[in-house]
Amino acid sequence: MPVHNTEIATIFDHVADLLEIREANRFRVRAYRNAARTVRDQSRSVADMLEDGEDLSELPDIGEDLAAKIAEIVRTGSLPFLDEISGEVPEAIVAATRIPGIGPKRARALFDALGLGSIDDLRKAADEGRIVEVEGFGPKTQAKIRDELARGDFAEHRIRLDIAEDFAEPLVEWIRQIDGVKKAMIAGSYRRRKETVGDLDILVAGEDGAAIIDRFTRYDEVADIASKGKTRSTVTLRAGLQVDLRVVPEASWGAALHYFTGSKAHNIAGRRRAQDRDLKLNEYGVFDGEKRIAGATEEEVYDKIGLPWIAPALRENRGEIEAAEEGALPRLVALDDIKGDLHAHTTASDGKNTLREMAQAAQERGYEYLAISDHSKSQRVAGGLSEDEIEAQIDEIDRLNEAFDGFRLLKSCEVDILEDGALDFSDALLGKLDLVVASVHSKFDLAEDAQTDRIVRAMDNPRVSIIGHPTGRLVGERRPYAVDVERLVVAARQRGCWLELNADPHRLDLNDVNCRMAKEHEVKIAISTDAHSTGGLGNMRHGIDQGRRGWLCAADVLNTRSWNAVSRLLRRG
DNA sequence: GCCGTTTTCGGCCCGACTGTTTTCAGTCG
Repeated sequence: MPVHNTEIATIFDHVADLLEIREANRFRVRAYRNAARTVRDQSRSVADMLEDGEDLSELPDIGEDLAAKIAEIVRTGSLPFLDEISGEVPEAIVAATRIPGIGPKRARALFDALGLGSIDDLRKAADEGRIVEVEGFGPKTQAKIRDELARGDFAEHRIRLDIAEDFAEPLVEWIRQIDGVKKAMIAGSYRRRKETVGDLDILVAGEDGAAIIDRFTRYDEVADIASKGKTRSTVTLRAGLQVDLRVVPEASWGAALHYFTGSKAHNIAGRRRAQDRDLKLNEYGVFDGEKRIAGATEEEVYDKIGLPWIAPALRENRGEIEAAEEGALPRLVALDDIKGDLHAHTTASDGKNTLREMAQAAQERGYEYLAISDHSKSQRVAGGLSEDEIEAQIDEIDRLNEAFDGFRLLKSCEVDILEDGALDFSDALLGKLDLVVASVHSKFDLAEDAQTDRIVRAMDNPRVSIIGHPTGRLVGERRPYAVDVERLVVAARQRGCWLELNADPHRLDLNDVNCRMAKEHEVKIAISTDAHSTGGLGNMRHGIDQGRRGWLCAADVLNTRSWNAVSRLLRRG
């Protein structure tokens, strides 16, 4: 059973949690967290890297010790060191640190002082008013613990970016109207266009922070005010979304935007660079001693630490700083580069609009082409088409195309990959299409080898152009089916087949890390909306956001090309 | 536990806010 990067990272994070509670050296704790991050962010499986004889200690933040521990995990599936220390710290203390405002020190203090053994014990202690008896704890903390435990679920919940937009955009517009607000912008993972956000980080330029924050906390949808100071405030909206507001003087706008956009790892790397240059970087600017030498714009902040401006989508400390240093930052793909959409449905299967309506909507977007890829016959619940119905659709597309000027509908289908890797339509029919998208819609529970073999077998069919939503995951709802994405990428490269980045914000499949892996293997990506309505074509921007996070340039994306160029790339041996 | 053209020890990002305290530790981002 291959050990996945995420399993190794989870073990290291767990070690860090436990060490922190045991009050181990905080830099040692950080080392485990950094290592977890490094492993999680690798586009390749570190188990495979080990097998290939690579030296893991060459990875950032992985030294001799942690490389050996990774090898141990890969070999045995577990880490004895974790078992050793987990025996000494009750899991309940780790769980208690997830209560906002309770960290490792205070959780440990509570459990020790009151002799607690479980979260239930903690709940009882809070209900019975025993928390206040512990030194350093008062009535507010006790009430907070009671409230949080009563609500039950204090696991981190992130919401999809497109949903966050519905709350964020009206809120930031409203903030811009507040007296004294000169600029307002949403930073954080929202600005980095991560597929989900845990909270909203809003930055404001203005002088009278206290007044602005006071007004902010009286926004209509604010349900709870967690903190409220002169420069920052944290509230929770009725919808459960946490919002952090930060107010800075205009002269610090760029430095604050940089700081508040993150990621944390990118910021830390930037501050180290500042230190190396005997400068200090914080949210107010870049400082040489007491003197601020930059801060108004992000460009000048980066310039003072010896770097060109870096696009927010790349700020994850996944090599963007090194790339910037070498002048090798990618010119990321943009929405304007897109010339067409290679995956869409109509009323013929489970779409909401007709061929003609979809074609018109695509033309209004300025596209040169739109591929109609309705479902195949096995997809009964999604109104999959029979071979005869596809034949009829081919004729109708031919007729419609005669009337178009500078635009064409492409004959396609989203053919099901059956359990054994065979396709749901005959080769003869598939041969009549301009392109074929092949997707998995059933048997998600196959073992990894079987699932991967299945998809590779589908790629063996030279009529298959693109694998649709290659991992089947639904953001926040359904984990990817067990599949070795690297094997898919390599197989696609060998066969001249390409992979989809499904732009539907529920899917965003491939994810950012996998997109980057595909790019590194020179496998082109089709950013496709899988639109089931004319409005669905508008999801292209979400795919672009995700592709940018995966370092994709226009050249890495199939549908930044005219149809002639795309069709040449789709032609297989 | 990691890291290094100030290397094999002594550093390790920086600041705001809260609750509990009387000057600050803990937590958070």
